[in-house]
Amino acid sequence: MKKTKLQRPTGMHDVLGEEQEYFQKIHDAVKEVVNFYHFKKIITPILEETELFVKGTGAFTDIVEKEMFSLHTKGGDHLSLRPEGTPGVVRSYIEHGMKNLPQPVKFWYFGPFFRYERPQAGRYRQFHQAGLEVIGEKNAVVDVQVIQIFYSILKKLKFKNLLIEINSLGDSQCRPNYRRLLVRYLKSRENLLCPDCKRRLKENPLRILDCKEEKCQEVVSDAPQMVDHLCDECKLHFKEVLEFLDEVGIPYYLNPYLVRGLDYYTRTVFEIIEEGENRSQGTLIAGGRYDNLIKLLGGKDTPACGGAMGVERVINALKNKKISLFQPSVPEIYLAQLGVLAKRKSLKLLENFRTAKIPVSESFSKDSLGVQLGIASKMGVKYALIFGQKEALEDSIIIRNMKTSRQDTVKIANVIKEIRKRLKK
RNA sequence: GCGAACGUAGUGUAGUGGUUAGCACUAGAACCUGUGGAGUUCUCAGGGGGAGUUCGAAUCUCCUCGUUCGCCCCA
Repeated sequence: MKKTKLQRPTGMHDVLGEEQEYFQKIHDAVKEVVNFYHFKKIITPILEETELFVKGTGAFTDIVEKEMFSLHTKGGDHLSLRPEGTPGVVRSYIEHGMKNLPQPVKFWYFGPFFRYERPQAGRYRQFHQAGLEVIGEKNAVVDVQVIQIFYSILKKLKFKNLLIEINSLGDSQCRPNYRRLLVRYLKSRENLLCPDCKRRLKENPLRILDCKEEKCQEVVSDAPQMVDHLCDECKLHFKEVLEFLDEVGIPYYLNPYLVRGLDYYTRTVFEIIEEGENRSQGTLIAGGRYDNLIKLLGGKDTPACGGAMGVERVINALKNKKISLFQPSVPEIYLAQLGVLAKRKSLKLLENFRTAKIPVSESFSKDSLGVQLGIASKMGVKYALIFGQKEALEDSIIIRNMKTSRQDTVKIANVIKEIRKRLKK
């Protein structure tokens, strides 16, 4: 009787082979750009108190309401796998009294996140985000810098047609007013809305703004817009954001219907997508300002701004575009050994190559020279080193040019030098 | 949470209600223990799992699990 096969949990993936390369590439691109701007890397726990997300991300967001992996410990603590990064970073900021550091404090992170939802294109239960948080600065430059950094990262990854959508959601002053206004308007046309939006009208009226249904869009097109109802301060802030964006030459599209699903956003919200791509899967990066969150989580009233990149989404996009970020590194040297003595000495020799930073392949587990050369040939190396019983005794080694079949015997002490010389050509 | 399609070796696939379920590539083993992508031979699926229909199922039905895609929502 066969046992049920052990397999990975729904929506979770092993990162193997090519996928690894992409991960590495993205990580490196993020790291390089972000280092320039003096962001410090932060690693926060993957588990946090559930309450952190309930308060931070928002008790009424779908994420918290139905998408968290939660557990309680033997000691009775109620913990959840982090569904997003910002609350953890903010918690850390507060817990370590980072308000006493020079402000703003700038962090970046790269790691796994978890959301219990149905997997589909670009959505997994365990996924990775690369994120930025700038805490302690209210100036609009920061908003733009965050966008600029993400933009640069995607450029670095050779993305071409990027579209930045931006909007302002106002603050705790003006948003509630706007919301009332909007609800009043929508209520008057409720019967024109799709069933989903009828539900949203009660739960999350702002979301109706980005409904894809045609009839809803018609209703929305005459609806009051947030940008027209910002308070003076928010209006000024948003104006500055747009001015700065113009200044750095980043193309953007002011989308008055852009709303985000997390409760803590205030003022600036943005998304970076690939033009022409399906919107829902196409959001590569999203973020915004969250001026109320630090206080909400028990810190001082501190403005902050951040965003996060969906690593898997970026990878998918790269794959679709067939952007080649790396050429497979072809090993140039292969070490073939024959006989016990030679094999023993080969181990040491290989180390010499490693310290000399010359990549060398081998198959020490194979004993037949024919097989080894075959492998070498298959790998497409330029030179094979043939190290047999005779050579081991004489402290020499054969350098074989795989193309011309020319073989030179050199002293083993000189082999690295000889190889270097040949590789230069 | 809702909907659709799919699930045969490591990978990609073929096939019919019924004797040994094929093929390609890959991988491993053996032969040859000093010179080229090799060859030959061999090995690896009991058909995602479970139940049912049937004399008999991988092929039909149901359940379950999973994958993929869509809705919701989000990175």
